[in-house]
Amino acid sequence: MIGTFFVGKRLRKKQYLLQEGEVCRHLCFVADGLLRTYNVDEKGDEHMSVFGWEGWWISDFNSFLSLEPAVFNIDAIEDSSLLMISRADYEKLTLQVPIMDRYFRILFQNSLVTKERRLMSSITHTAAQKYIQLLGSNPEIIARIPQNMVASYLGIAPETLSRIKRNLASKR
Amino acid sequence: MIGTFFVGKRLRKKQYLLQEGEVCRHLCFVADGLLRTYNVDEKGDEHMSVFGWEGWWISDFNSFLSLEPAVFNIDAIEDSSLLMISRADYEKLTLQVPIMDRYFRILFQNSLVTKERRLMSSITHTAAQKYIQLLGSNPEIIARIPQNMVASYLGIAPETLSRIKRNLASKR
DNA sequence: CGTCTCGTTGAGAGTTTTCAATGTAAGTGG
DNA sequence: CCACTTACATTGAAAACTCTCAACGAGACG
Repeated sequence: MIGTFFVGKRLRKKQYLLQEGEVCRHLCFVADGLLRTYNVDEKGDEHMSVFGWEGWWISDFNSFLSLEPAVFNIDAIEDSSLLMISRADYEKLTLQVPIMDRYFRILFQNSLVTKERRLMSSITHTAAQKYIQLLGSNPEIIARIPQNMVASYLGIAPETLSRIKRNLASKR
Repeated sequence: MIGTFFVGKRLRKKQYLLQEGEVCRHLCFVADGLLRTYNVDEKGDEHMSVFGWEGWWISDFNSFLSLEPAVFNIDAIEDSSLLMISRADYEKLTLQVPIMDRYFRILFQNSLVTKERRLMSSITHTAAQKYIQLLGSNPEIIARIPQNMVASYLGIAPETLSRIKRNLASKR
């Protein structure tokens, strides 16, 4: 059964699932809770890559697939529970159950479209436009995630995001 | 045979493969040449999304998959020849030949990692850092593609890219 | 109550864009 | 082949945007 490939894991808020430099051994399905994938630059600033909550998959895909050291950290923003599959079992699963190839093909297909959209927003828009677009396309992120992390996700300073919100509010 | 699902097409330089607003009917394998995927904002400025040359796949994936109107334009930077598969045949192919699901799963997996990297570069780095990173990770783009398009690909003004290059050259 | 984290605000510094002008190379038609 | 046009790259100066730094405020938690 498919279920036998997965093992459960619980994470407390702030607990690491993965730290930069380790090899990411698992692809994780978020059954409950909220996690973030991010990296840290030379100055110590964090840059959010992905948020994952109920129903999402989370991992450092490059590390998981290539077995190179991870460039990302993953930790829990809220208490979370996961279903994890190892790289070897991921191979087995997709080989033994061809429909899983299809499942992941479609999953990655859709992730690619989403990522593409975020990338285009990032290179095309001003800080305020990016925030407004996020508000439209992904309000759950703004509702659920601390503002300094949202700012980092948009690639802007937290102070800039604060000012953008003030300006939008005053325009009503 | 797999080959029966594909039809060939030739494109002259500057010729459109797809225009914004149309539904993208095909997923295209670039057999030869060079194409670009980009959109155009209200001011008329173009923003490069993807460059595709020999061995790459090109399409407006969202439109191709959802049958919604394309937000991207695709045209040829150099004379090109393509192998195209329709949406219906893409479905048939992946259903009849499970290894194609696997092929595309792995293709999208890798694209996702690449896109992720570009996105993180975009939100974490300055204009100069982005250029230097591109120089390291994708020199072919810089060698083969006009500079105003490279600038757009990096999300910076062409003038800024010109100045960055001057500064880098003077530091030798 | 004190501490810690996170968000807000202001002012100045730094980066990038915009606009306009100039330079340069390539392509076209006579 | 040359003159002309067009597209693209470079440069300068000013404007716009965003960041940085520092201070302050509010809420959570022990």
